[in-house]
Amino acid sequence: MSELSAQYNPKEVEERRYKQWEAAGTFNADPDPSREPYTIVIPPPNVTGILHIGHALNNTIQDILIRTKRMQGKNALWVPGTDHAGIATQNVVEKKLAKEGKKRHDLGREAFVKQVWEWKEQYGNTILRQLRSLGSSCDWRRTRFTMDEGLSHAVRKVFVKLHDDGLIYRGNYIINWCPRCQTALSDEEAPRVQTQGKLFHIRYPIEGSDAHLEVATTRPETMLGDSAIAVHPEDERYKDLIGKYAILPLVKRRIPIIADEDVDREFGTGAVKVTPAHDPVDFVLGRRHKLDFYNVMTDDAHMTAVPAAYDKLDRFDARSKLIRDLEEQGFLGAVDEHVHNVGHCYRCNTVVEPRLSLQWFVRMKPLAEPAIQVVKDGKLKFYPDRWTKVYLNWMENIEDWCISRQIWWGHRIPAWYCDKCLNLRGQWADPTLAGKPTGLPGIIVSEVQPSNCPTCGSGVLRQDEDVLDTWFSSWLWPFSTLGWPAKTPDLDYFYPTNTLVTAQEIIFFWVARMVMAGFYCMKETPFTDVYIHGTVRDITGKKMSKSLGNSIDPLDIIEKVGTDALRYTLVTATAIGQDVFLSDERFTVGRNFANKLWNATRFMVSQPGWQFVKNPHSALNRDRLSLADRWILSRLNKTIIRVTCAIDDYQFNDAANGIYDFLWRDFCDWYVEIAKVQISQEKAETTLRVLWHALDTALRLLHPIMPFVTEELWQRIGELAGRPAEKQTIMRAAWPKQDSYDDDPVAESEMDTLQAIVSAVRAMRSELHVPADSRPDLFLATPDAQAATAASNQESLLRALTQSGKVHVDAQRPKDAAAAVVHGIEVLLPLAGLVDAAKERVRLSQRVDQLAKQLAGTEARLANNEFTSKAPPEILEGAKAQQRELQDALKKTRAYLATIEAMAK
RNA sequence: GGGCGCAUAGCUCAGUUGGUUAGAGCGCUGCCCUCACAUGGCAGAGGUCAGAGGUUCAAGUCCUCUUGCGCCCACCA
Repeated sequence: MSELSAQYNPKEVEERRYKQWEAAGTFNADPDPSREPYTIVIPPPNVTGILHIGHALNNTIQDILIRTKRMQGKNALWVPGTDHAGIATQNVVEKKLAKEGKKRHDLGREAFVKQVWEWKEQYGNTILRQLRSLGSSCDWRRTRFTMDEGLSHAVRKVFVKLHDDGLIYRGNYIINWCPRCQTALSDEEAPRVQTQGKLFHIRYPIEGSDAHLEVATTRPETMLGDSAIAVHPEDERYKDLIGKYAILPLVKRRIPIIADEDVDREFGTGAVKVTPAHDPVDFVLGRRHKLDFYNVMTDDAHMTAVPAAYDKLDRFDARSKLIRDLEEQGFLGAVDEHVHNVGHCYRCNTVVEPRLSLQWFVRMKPLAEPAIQVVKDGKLKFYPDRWTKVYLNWMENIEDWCISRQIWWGHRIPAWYCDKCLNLRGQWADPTLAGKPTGLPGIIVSEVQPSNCPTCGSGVLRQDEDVLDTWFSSWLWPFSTLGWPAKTPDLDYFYPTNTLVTAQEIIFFWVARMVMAGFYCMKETPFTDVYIHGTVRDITGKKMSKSLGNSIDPLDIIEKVGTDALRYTLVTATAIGQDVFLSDERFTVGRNFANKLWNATRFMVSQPGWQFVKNPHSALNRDRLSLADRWILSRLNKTIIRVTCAIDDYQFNDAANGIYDFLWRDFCDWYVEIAKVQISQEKAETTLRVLWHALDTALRLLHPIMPFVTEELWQRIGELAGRPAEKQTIMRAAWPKQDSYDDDPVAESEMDTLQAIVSAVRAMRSELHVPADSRPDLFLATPDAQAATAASNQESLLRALTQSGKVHVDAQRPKDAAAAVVHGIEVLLPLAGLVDAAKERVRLSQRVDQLAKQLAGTEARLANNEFTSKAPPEILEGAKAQQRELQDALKKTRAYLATIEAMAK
């Protein structure tokens, strides 16, 4: 084993180990009634995706859970896959076409979709490869894609079921329209962004008078589609005008002045222009007051059906020109700066246009009911809990979901039209049709293509041109990936899944909708726990994103420091639900940790004498254990508990810290150093056993967080133990169990004293500049016989750890010595020739001051009757013990100070 | 307009139910290349826990308010 290099090389190990795992089928899980399942479905990354730091965090957490549960004996399944990401993917391919000077319409639908599939085959697996380099232990045999035949079938099935249940309808509504993507968007897909705009005041002349009515608008271009002006019915300023008509400037259309209670008297002028085809509020007004609907924009947001001067102008050019014209003609009033929230396309960031169009919707209220109840019943829990409120708030105020998209890449809506029958029904464009259920003659909704119109028998049917919102397939993911709608053994065994790990951004898009679909299709929650991790931000607090150029590329980090280091650092940075702030440098902590482990193992395996140790993994002979042996086992036991509980509670940072503290502080800093001494003292066999056991256990505890280095090292030490080859993967090793037999408070307390003595001596040597190569004798004095015995038992250890000559316990005290008092034990280093008395005097007097101050504090508390009468006994006892100890330490330290001062005279 | 989160060492952050002297990493200072590791070891400096009030024997931790940052939701055109 001496061939191990002094520095860990993660790259070689990680690539090799991952291949071995995957080839051996270690990630795979199949139904097994004898074992309990544990299931996670991956939030499917977009096929267009490349691994970013958010994926890295998200998937590291999932992998930690899966690996832990797998080691704990659960049948752990992690289902991977990708999302077809309708708009995003279409945009990518359209951009590619644009470089060739082509548009999708040049190709036609079929050829275009074919191109997208080709693109998907070529690039769509990039993200999955990258997830592998992250160490993700997914069952790759089960990789699914939202447009797989199986999942597409699930989509059609749900659509038809919703339709048959009266939960899907088609109608004319104002929806969010992205003029660039040229498609409808759901409300969630058009987030509002605070924008600095202008509020334009425009004067509308009143018919038959010289007066005018002033309205305020942020989108003056829509005035070309105005069909009324609305005021509040009780607004004194305008009461007389209600029922009269205004003349729409520039267009010269005669529009009524109407009264409606929804008008806010406080805002603007208190009079509002009504544009039913271009604003959701106005749309409602328009229907309520039976106004005309003027659609004045094309689908790419150019003006249409307007006076020639504005025809074909882009909406923003039209705005500028309108303002100029209004001003010239005296219709423009004040122009105020105005901050408002404007919807933007979540795919291309274009300002969305509220647009009246014919779309498909899902009625959400009925679906939301069980999804609300399950959370209120505590059967579905959010971690951290605060997201419960966010979820419920959205769920309880849910709006219908616009699911049709005017793009080509996606699941085509399984609805067919018989134009013959439809023509009898009139035009869909009639806004009064809005909200009417489908199921009208001439509309056939079906899982499979119908051959004839059931009403008239016509064989001429055309399928709806639109595709479904991407999330219409994602919301089925927890069961569609397991085979639904077929009743598969997988579905029966692995559903419902256990934990969903995701980011807050998609609680509404995805999490909430999955719960609804879970109940609708499976009558059961799709998962019981939702862990919401934080958003990864840079050190200035900005969200990391490619467009901001502030992102840390996880692949870059893997290249530089390795996957384990990346994972370790990500996890330590993520306190439950807190946002994660990262800088490049932080990853060196993870790298150093892996390297530390590597070297601790290197030390261990390089010890001679393993040939005498049979079965190091067999039970330890406890009679032979030294103080340090018992101590490290006790510490290990505590660490097992801490790490296990932390992972159970989704406190991954605490799990990481717990194992780090054990391995670095307890194991490397103390136990390994002590082991060197013990080995030299013919206690080699027991020491090697304890070393082996502690490291073996700790590696297993660390494995979910740092899978590669732990596998590598675990196998190395496994060779020492002659571990059977078939057990040679830590992935399937048993998760460490706590053993109360290892709890040893006596050893922990004695070790604590020993450590305090060692640190005190080192501190004295350091502060008093005792030369490194000198080995003065060490004197320990204590009135406590037990402590004295304990100290003498550790004589050789103390000598080695403190670089002392001889160690004298309760022997004659040296006349002139540097002194410290720890746990009631006087720790003395003779001054003769070594120590500068003046320095020691300063040091001691500082120490006296410090002790006196602490004592004063403790005594003040004890002098307080309220404290002594009300504090619980253990706290009171603690304070008293502290008082005694401080008094003792102070007395002894003062005595030495006096000695030194006497010497100085 | 509602709701949420954050504010602790120079920096980035832990601190789970209130309880002895508030921790870690990085950075900084001093000493050490000691035969696992300088990606390391030992020792050390550094904090009125954002501010004000309150509850309590006891508050970083609970309550109220204030300030500053960040986020989410909502049809003020």
